[in-house]
Amino acid sequence: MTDTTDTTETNPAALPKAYRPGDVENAIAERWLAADVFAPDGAGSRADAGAEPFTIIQPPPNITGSLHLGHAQRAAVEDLMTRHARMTGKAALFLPGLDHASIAAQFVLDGILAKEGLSRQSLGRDAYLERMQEFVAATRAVILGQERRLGASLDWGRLRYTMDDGSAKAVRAAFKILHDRDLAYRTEALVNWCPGCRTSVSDLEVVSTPETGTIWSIRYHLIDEATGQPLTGQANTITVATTRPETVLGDTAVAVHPDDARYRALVGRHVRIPFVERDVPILADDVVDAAFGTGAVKITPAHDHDDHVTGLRHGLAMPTILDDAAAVANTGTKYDGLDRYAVRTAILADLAILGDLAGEKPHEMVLGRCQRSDDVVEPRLKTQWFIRTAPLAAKALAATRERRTRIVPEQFEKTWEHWLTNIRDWNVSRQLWWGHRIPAWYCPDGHVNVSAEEAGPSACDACGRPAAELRQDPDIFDTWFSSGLWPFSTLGWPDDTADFRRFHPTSVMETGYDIIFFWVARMMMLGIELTGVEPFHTITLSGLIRDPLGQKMSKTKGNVVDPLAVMEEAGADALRFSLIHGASAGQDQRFGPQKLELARNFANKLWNAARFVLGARPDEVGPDAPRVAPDDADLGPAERWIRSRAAATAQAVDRGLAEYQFGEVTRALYEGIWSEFCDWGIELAKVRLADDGASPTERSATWWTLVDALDRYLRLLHPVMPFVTEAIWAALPRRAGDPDLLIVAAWPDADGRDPALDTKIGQVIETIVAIRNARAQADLPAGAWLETHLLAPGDAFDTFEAIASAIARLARARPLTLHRAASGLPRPAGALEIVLPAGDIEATVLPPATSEDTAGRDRARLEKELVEAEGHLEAARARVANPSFTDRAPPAVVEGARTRAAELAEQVARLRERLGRPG
RNA sequence: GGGCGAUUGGCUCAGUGGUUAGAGCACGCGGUUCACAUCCGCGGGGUCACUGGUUCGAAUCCAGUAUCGCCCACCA
Repeated sequence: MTDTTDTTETNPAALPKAYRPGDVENAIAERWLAADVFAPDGAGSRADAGAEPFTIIQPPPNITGSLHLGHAQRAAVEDLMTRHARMTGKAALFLPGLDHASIAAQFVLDGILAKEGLSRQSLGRDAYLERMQEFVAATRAVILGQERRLGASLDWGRLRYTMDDGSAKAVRAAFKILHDRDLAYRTEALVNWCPGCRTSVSDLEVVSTPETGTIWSIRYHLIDEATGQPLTGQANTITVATTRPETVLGDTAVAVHPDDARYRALVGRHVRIPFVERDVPILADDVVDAAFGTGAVKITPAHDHDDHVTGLRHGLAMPTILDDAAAVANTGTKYDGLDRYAVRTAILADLAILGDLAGEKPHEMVLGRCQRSDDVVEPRLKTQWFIRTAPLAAKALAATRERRTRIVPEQFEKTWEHWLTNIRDWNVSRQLWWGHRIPAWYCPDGHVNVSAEEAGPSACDACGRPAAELRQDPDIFDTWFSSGLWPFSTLGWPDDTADFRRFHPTSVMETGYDIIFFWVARMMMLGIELTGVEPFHTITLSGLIRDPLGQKMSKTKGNVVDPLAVMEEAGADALRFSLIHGASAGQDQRFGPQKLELARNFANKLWNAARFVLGARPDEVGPDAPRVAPDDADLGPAERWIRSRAAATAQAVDRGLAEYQFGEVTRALYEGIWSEFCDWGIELAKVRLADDGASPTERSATWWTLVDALDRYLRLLHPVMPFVTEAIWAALPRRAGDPDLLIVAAWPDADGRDPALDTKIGQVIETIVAIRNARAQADLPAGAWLETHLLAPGDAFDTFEAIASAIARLARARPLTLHRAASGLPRPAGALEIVLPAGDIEATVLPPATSEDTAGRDRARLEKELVEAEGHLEAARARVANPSFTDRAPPAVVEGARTRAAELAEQVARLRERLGRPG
């Protein structure tokens, strides 16, 4: 390790003056890699073989592109949990991975090929797959580089890919098991066909889009039962309504409701379907809504879900009239070969010529479109593989209902329940090339062989025909099938590996709520069925990142933010902080430059605070002095306060982490580090550090207190902002037993050993703020040192006296005189009068020269304070005078209200007195 | 048609029964003292969407309404 941070170790004060995130982050990234600290069993790991495992499951990014802010958020949150677990001594495993993204990848590659004048079909399967391998080899490097840059502490040695050999083996094994248990079956069914992607897609990949279409009325002519010929004239027709006239060619029946008097006489008769000249029956079926349209429905069993069911019920023929490209085919009409929409237009025109187009009107309808290509999906009859989901879903539901797996936030449990309760079987066959081939082989006699062996079966199980005569299913699996095995396939399943035994079931699965069904539910269903145990204990679902206007980020909208550019500008730490800070469980968040700026400024603030602390080392502490815990006796009230506030922050951070409320974690840290440690802790400490009157041990104690607090804040912040904390920590003196790197240092405890909050410092702060306020309101020069008198009665006096010089400095009060009794407080005419709400504390500030102006402003301020205080007092008195409150509220609350009423009364009395109207 | 979520200062958001509802940004005033102008100090700004209920007490719990957003859903 020969990077720049090493030099700062021997010379703590040498943190560079300017905070440059890029430099810091590059240097630190190298140190982590060199130290091998990311792997739970790496050389630099603190966890031994007996350490409690903590495994986090991240959604492997699609290999097709580069990462966007949503990925960055995923990684930031997951890495936060990983780093925290690591610091608490667990064997933390954050496993990196990539998803081959079958359909998405093909969609992208097809687009690239189209620009070259090529196509999937023109290349052929082998050449196409070769091309795909080249493509993903390039994108792979980009994605992994982005994750590294972000500081994700992924165990790179365990990098996995859904198309690697391990995944392939898991896919085969999983399918074999499911088939053996009758949970995977092959059948002819109506599937969702995307003509653009030339494949079937699952129900989840069909997006319902409302559109205003047209509903046409078409007359079908009744057949003369005697002659077998169609009758002419409108009286001898039945009118059906349809939004898809082209499907006329596939009609095999007309249905009416059995109770519909209008059509009762027609049931059992036949009509002739035009163009195909097919005679089909009119039948009665309950599914028909007599009130809708004409009350008569054309039935196209091969191209409509309802009609398919109706067709099965009545044993109707199911002619398929669309080919893979959704062109009309096999109808024996002149329409064959034409696109479905061209046929629609032609048929409407031809029906009009025949005089059988009875009408048309606009119609609000819902069209299913392909999630990937946006093509209108066609229902089509296909023989494909399905996963029987009901039994799997039942087990997944049982796992969440019995709390073996917890969903955070809970609101998603309802969605989860609803979907898994109403789940339909999962069509896993895809007529694509990029993915795992379905391990099913068919023999000429129709026997189906499913094999987990890479080479397939050696002979047909049923009839013994040799392998050479068997034909493997040309289809591949839905990409989510392999993703669904991710938590355990990455750990070695189906083999009983050491990793699988140690890290499965996993601890936390984190992802965006948008893939709860696609991915999370499938992992649960498959995981429980295949491994016998739910694959994770906790599911945490995050919201989505939106642009500043609240719109979803998408490439087509052009509002996608590249995380690399953001990190270039503000640093990975700032990006991570802003993504986590803005998040609230399960809620979407808008991301804009302001949030990033907040985070960047915070990192800069921390950097400078650290520079101060390092540079403030008193001479009596040598540059290489071993870290010592300051003697409690040498601590002043400010030091005790600093320590207690750091402990309070640790508690708040622990609470936030335990509840997966990561936004609370960053809020606690921001507040604790900036508003408490920097604004008051350091400012109060400065005085004693520079005070020649303080003893060397006192000065040392103050400095070590700052170092301790800073050390604690750095540990607490490390999971959120790993780089800057690591860099600063490297410059701090180590405690005995500390490792070289913060990433493997111990998480700070937040137990009760730290002194409770010193409320007297709270009063000191309030006093300083009140004096500053009065001076600013009176428009006195901010920098002027003004004679100030402070009344601090009772036990507050000692505290005030102990840090009087700090008060003087922070309130620009010089000379500052403390008084124990009100009688001692001088109140010359024109002095600013300050009355604190509690503790009987008062102050007077003597301006250099009183003026009408100054006196008037001060009086106006007091008047305003009086009005406010009187208002509060009235409310407080009404409260404590209410017997139902005093009887029913908890005693502590009642006591607090009484104290408050008394304090307000006191404040009001004093303010009145200052204003010259006592009573 | 079901379900879920949101509605808090100009903007972005915290805050799930207990004193006087907070933060950052923006805004106004003032600051070049040796950590930081990516900063420091002070200030203005909110009937917590609406209505009703529960409660000693409601931004917070319940019911309803409105607006916005999301998810699920095979009526031609």
